[in-house]
Amino acid sequence: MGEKIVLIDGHSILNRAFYGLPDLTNAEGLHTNAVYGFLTMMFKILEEEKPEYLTVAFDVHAPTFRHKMYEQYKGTRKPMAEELREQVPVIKEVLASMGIRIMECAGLEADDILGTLSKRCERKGMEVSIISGDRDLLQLATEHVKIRIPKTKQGRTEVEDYYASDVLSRYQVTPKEFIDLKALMGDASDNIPGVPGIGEKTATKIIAEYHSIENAYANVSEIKPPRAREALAGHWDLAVMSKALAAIQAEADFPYELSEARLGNIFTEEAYAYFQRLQFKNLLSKFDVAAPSNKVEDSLLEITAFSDAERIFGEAKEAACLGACIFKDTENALPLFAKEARIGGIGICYGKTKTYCIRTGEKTDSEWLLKRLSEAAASVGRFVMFDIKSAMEYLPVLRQDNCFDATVAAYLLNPLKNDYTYEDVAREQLDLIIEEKSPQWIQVCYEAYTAYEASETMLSKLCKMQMEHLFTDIEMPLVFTLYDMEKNGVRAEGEALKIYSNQLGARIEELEREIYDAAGERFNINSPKQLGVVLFETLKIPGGKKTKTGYSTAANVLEKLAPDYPIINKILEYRQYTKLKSTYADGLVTYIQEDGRIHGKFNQTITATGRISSTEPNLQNIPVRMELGRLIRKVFVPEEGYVFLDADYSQIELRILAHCSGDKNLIDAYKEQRDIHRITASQVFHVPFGEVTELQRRNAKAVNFGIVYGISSFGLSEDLSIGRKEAAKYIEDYFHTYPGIKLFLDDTVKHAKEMGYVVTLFGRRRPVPELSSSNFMQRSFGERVAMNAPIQGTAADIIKIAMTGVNRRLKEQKLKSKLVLQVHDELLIEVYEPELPAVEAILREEMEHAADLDVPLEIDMHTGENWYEAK
DNA sequence: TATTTCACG
DNA sequence: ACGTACGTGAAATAT
Repeated sequence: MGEKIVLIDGHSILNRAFYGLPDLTNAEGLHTNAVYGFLTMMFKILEEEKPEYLTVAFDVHAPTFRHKMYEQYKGTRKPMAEELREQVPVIKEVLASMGIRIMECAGLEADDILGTLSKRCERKGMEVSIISGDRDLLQLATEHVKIRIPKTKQGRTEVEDYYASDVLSRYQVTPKEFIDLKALMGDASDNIPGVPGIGEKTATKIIAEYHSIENAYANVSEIKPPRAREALAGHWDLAVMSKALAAIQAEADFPYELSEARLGNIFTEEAYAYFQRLQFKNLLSKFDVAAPSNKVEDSLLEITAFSDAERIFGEAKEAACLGACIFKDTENALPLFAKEARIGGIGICYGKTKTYCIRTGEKTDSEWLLKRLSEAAASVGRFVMFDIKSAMEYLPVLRQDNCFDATVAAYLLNPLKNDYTYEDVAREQLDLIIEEKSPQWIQVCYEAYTAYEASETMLSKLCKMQMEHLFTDIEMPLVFTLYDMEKNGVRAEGEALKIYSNQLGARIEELEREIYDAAGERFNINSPKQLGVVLFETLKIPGGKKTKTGYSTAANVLEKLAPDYPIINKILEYRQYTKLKSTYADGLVTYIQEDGRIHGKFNQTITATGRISSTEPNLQNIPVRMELGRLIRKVFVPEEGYVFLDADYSQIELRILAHCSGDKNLIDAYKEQRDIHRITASQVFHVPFGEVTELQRRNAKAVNFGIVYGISSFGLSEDLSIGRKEAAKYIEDYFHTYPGIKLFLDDTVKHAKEMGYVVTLFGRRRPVPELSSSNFMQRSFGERVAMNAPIQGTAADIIKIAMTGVNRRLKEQKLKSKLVLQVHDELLIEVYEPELPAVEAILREEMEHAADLDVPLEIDMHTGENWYEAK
């Protein structure tokens, strides 16, 4: 095999990196995320390919011929974001410092440079790899030219490789025909208009058959879908222009000496200095040059001597702030009979140069370590950990007033992330990049160090963003409320669940047989794919398609066909039964522990709006709407001598909307009557309260829901199965009745567009980056989010206040009753019977007075021998 | 691992 | 012309 060259599409990869990575800046305030991502990607490719040559191509930012053509067609291109623009010269300088050949040429696009170079190299018998995010380059693929397209899938990047044969199998056209394909279907990201009305599918069909647009045009009269025929005939000029736009120039004339692209040692001293300035700490390790000592790393110590450990705890106790972490023992498996919590050791930090990892040992056993850590935690001014709720198992003495949960703080600063690891917090708050592969004790130290060091940073940010109260008085106390709830758990009767499961199983078998009979064949009913084929192909039920992978068999789609086809009803019933059996009956039993209770997790740092989420199992989606499913709730029971007390807020979100908007009409409505949907119907449709029909009430209710979700006529029309115009009329009438709401929602969206985020009554923030998207769908989504998040989030704030208040009073008064579940607007308490009147009073007071709004907060409260009865 | 479906507020 | 209601999690199948 010949020598190998890697060609990189500079702007394309820089662009991908910019949008794929969080916003990084160095100490000078220079944005660095795109440069960082580019280099990471480049290093990865170089390690994989080990090429002899490398060249990076850039566009020169003078308008080129191809773009001029297009600008004439459709105005201007979108300008580059400033944060990205400033990184372009930086990456060029960094590459230059590594001795990497950069190719740019006035009047030529990077595409043309790449095309020309790949042809020239291929002619010399070389293997070529082209790295780009742009599929346009697929036309360059051959047997020896590989197009590599990096894709960011859930955090890590994968590279899709295309030789000519891969293009053919993926797109059904050759690389050369790919140009014609683009000419027909267009490419929004590359500003190629294409032929209106022809999409990917039609274009593929046409090119696969005729191989070029010219040949297709010559035979235009026989092109199959008449729509496409007319489109091509009518917009031939557009197709020709699009082809010119899409075609990459492969025979451009510019000087290029291959020898200049030969890779030498790229890890030069000059590059090292650049990397330092840009603060790419974990990329520095790639340099052979001895790294100057890293300040933080020098302050980390692994402790083995008991005397050292004693001294450290002695010092720690006196500290103003203490960061800590506990790590599990991964080497010695925990014996089943172990009484003590077996841990591997702890990390502890109480000053910039005081970070230690203390392992469990003969004298420093788990019990001793945890005791000393607990003492230190109690006497210190601020005690910081990541995920305190999980640490409570080892440090049950922690008290909320001096605790700082770094995970929760990071969540409030940006609730959109998937997780809040100490590595991320170190990077984002401290500009400290932690090496992934360092020894465990170093990682432990870093976690403690980050907890210590980032708490101050995050607290000051929370103050600046006006979330100090939310953090200190709502979220931090909630950590302990949730811990109590998890520890309490909820009792569930395993035997009853098994009986229920068996009953469902029997009916499922019956239904299976009936469905196979009706279908005339056996198949997997749980497979939407197989089911779709059976329903719409074998049985030829008309109902059309949906989704990109095949037919939609969702319940709301099938229901519309139900009366005509008995099999549909059986399938829907089958679905219901199997769902109940697998997720609930069989699913829940596995979570019942030795004490007969389910100790699910309540997660505080998951949702974008501030709600709590429930997992392992999810106790917030136990069936209630259908009677059959609702029966499951009978297995949730209090222990002997106790009863359930359940309370839920009545329409808390609409009440919040009334308060926040200040709409007089809606506020008055809430002060008067109980049935808000009927009042709404009466006012919107101008009929007396008593004469509102059921249909009117149902429509008004749907509109009320829609308002809270961020209303759109499309969504409402889908929900009510009515026309879009009709839905729009409802909305218009609604806003006419409640003009304050319209003002409020418009204002909220406007504020969100200006500031980039929305806030709840209690200051919780949700960024809405979608609002600045150029994509209509994404932007509309952003607008709905902007309307919904303050309402849903405020409701979340309020019930968090209520549940912590309830829990606090139950504990203060040393009552035996305990909080066991939260379901967004509902709290369930297991009440010691003699305490019932007292607990009822507590629950009502805490829920109704959790917030002081312009409308009353009302609750519905019930007792019962199980959850079914109490709801 | 991603997609579809469906349970809840 | 575009193509969705807001927020979650679990199970099953398909890839």
